[in-house]
Amino acid sequence: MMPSRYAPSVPKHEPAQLRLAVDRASPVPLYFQLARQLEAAIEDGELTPGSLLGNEIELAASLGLSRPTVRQAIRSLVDKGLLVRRRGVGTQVVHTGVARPMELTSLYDDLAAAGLHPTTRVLHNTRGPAPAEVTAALGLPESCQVSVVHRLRLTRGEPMAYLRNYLPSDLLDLPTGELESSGLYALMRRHGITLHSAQQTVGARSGTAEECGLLGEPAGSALLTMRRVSYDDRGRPVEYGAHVYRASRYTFEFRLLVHG
Amino acid sequence: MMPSRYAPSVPKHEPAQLRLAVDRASPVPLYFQLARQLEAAIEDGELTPGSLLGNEIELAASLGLSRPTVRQAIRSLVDKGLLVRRRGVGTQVVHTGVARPMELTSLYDDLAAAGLHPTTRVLHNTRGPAPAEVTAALGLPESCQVSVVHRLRLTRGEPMAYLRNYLPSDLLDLPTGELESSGLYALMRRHGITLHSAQQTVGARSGTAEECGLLGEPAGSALLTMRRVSYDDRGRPVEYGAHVYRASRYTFEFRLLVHG
DNA sequence: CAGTGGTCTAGACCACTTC
DNA sequence: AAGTGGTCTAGACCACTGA
Repeated sequence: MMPSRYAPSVPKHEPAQLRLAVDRASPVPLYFQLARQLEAAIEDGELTPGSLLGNEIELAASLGLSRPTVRQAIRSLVDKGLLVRRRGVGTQVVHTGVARPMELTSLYDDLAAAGLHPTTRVLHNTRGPAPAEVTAALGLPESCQVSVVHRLRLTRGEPMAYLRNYLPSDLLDLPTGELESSGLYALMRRHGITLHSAQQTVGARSGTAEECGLLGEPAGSALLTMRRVSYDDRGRPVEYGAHVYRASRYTFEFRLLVHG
Repeated sequence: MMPSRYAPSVPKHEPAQLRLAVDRASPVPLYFQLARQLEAAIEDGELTPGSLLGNEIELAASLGLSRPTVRQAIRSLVDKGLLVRRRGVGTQVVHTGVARPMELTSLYDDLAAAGLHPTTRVLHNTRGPAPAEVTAALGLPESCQVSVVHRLRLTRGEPMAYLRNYLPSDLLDLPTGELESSGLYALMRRHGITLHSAQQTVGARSGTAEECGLLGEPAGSALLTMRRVSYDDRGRPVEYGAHVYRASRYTFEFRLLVHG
């Protein structure tokens, strides 16, 4: 039997109605404009977790874009972990309250972003022969000169981390003043070094008397350790760091995506 | 003046000569076949760090593929950090001896892959009300039933980690026998749960008497801690883990890529 | 079965780098 | 100026999902 009313049927999961539009006059790539708008819609809650995005073909048509361009936008958000695509089903907003993936950032920037007003005390800033641990990590010849920087990072006047960095000495100068007013990575960026990747090792151990003293922890406290080798966009190793953090005040958070 | 010899000029960075070929009869996607061959060439040293890959157009022509397909293969390797692309320059193999990015794997699989013959002792395997810490992490209603598993992970008979896991109790059964013969993630995968992402927090602290006793460490030793919430491909939280590792025997290693 | 994303093609124009 | 990757288009066919 036909129903007596002609109420329009509503799909179970109505694709969200969004005000999406791209500006073809803008120098910003179209796929990037779209990705940014979708990301904003997710963060603002206009696209609720679990909701379907509507299929790529229609989305492309409604925006006046080609399907590959729309796919490029969606792919970038899938890579970020904001969306999930399943063949035969559609594209959904991930249910999770999404946390940002761990990025290759400096501790200084992380703390500043969290509103913790980081400050830095430079304890050492010299050049000298590289320890074997450093030449091995950076792939430098033995008995090579490196810049050595020891810093204490504080938030609200409280010690947070003791940072020891080693850089090839011909790479750039490290004025103590600039090291205290910003982070090491910001300084490197200003000198045209663009970081590309880093290899990190995180562990724990009891602090030495010196470390605990600097950090204001009781002797022998458990500390969080991190060693990092950073590489620039040409793949050259540009920095080795061996850092200790007050475990009572600091943890590493990050998000992992399955390597699909 | 013209040179008197007609020796053919050789580009500075001759694109590496590789035996690449795709099999169009294979069900494996063409871009994936190409990516795998390039990756193998890099690992085998046929493509040396810094060498140029040759431009996409020629590569596509020589393989009988379209340019977008070749780009998709190259992009997947750029995402893995094996290649770097620079406009106006070309595609280069990264100089770094590449380490694998940290993946969402189980400790069991990691240890097995390293040939360390992991074994597991299940200390607890029950269902009960979830602690507040767990309901909050998994987004479950309060006073909800969860499966609780406590395990001791050993390699060569030596304790390595003490693992506490909590799972929504309606998700699957956790037979003690299976937990001892494989990892938790393998067990979940066999039950159709496909992991998609995880949020992790890594820290350090002194171990409790119980923890140090189980791990065979002196009382009060520094331990490495990790909390993890895992999500499946629908974005549902499926597992919470609170683990402690012997810091003297275990570290986390991972690779970070700049979010370009 | 209809609808979805996954893969693939053969072009095009542009921006950037290097010489 | 020449060569590179970056972006974009308008189609096509296939594999998988779910009703």
